Amino acid sequence: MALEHAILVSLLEKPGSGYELARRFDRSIGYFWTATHQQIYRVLKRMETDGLLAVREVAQQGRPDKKEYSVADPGRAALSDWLHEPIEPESLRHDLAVKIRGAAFDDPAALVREVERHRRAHGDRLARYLAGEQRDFTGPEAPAPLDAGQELQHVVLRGGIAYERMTIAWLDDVLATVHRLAAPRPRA
Amino acid sequence: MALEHAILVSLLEKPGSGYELARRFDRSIGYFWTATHQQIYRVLKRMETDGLLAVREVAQQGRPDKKEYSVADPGRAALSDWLHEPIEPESLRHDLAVKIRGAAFDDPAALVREVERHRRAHGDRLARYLAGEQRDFTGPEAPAPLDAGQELQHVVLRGGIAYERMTIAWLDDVLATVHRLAAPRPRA
DNA sequence: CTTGTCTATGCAACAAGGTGCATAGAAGGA
DNA sequence: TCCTTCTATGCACCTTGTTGCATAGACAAG
Repeated sequence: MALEHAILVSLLEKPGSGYELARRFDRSIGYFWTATHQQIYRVLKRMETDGLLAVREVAQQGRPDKKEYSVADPGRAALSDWLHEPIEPESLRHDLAVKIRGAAFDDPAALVREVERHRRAHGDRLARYLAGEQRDFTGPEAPAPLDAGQELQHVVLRGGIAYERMTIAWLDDVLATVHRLAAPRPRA
Repeated sequence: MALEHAILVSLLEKPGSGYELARRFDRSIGYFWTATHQQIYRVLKRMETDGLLAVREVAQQGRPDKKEYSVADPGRAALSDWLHEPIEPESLRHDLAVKIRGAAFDDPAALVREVERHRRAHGDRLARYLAGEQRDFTGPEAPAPLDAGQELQHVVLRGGIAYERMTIAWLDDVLATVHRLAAPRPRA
């Protein structure tokens, strides 16, 4: 279960509550992993029971109290074990590709609308990633010499940016292909 | 559940048994979706019970009999419904990215070994995809004018190729970054 | 004649993930 | 005062996916 390890890494970078983790999973961690708050709370509880995490009740003013989690020694050890064991290279799960091949048996116009929607969504994501890169790594506000942790975060973000650029180019290829298939014989 | 729809598309392209589907999921469908034979058999059974598929017992010589599945009218309708309803743009789940950020808290040498392993695996996949492209779409053995279904299969394969190329370039970026972090101060 | 491999199908148990719903403190606006 | 929004945590249920195991026909090698 890599969610556990993603949480360990995130809490090593900075301790925080389940709620805060959920927001990180909507932002930087979200470049390569997604999780809902229910999932996160459930796993946090189990990890605490297992002794991987330490909890601290934190009273706040102007908002409800929170539980701040941090990594305990057994958690660090568990992460280290995982980092040293090989994992399978991941495989894609791309619903849209199923739809594209399915369009051969159905209305291509519906596919075009869907692909255009996805293209916009990936364009938005790319813009968000680029803004985050400016803010945290390459802009004038960013820390001048990045430390090792920040360099590694940056290279992961560059991966997200490359993925979005590649996906956008591919979706353009898909649109061009579908149009090419529709156009050549308008009065066949 | 997109596995159901992936099976519908695959059976529309060509009827076949669970075993054959499992092999397709190791090949062309595997460009964008993976599934084990247990999953496939389970879903096939349910889809047949639901009336989406028709089965035909086929006796074979030299090997066990098989059940050949094909898409029934309600299956075609179910696929069409799904093709017309919007789906969420997918998000990545990349364990390796967790490891990369985790390397800030552990031995970078282990990360290098792992990244090199993944780089090789993606290189192998790219070679397989390119060979398949030659064989089915661009080579001299390929059908001269591709029909719409083949054009769509090709554009999906181009997506897989673009993904592997992007990933390989990114993994090189990761290796360069890790080496840069290790090199500058060998006697600090 | 036994062993191994390929084809072919399947069950049982478990792990992981997603959806819907519920609760509750604090702040701000209608 | 009521309603909404944001912060904050959590349960119950259901679907999906994975792992391990089991069976069995046909063939080839030893």
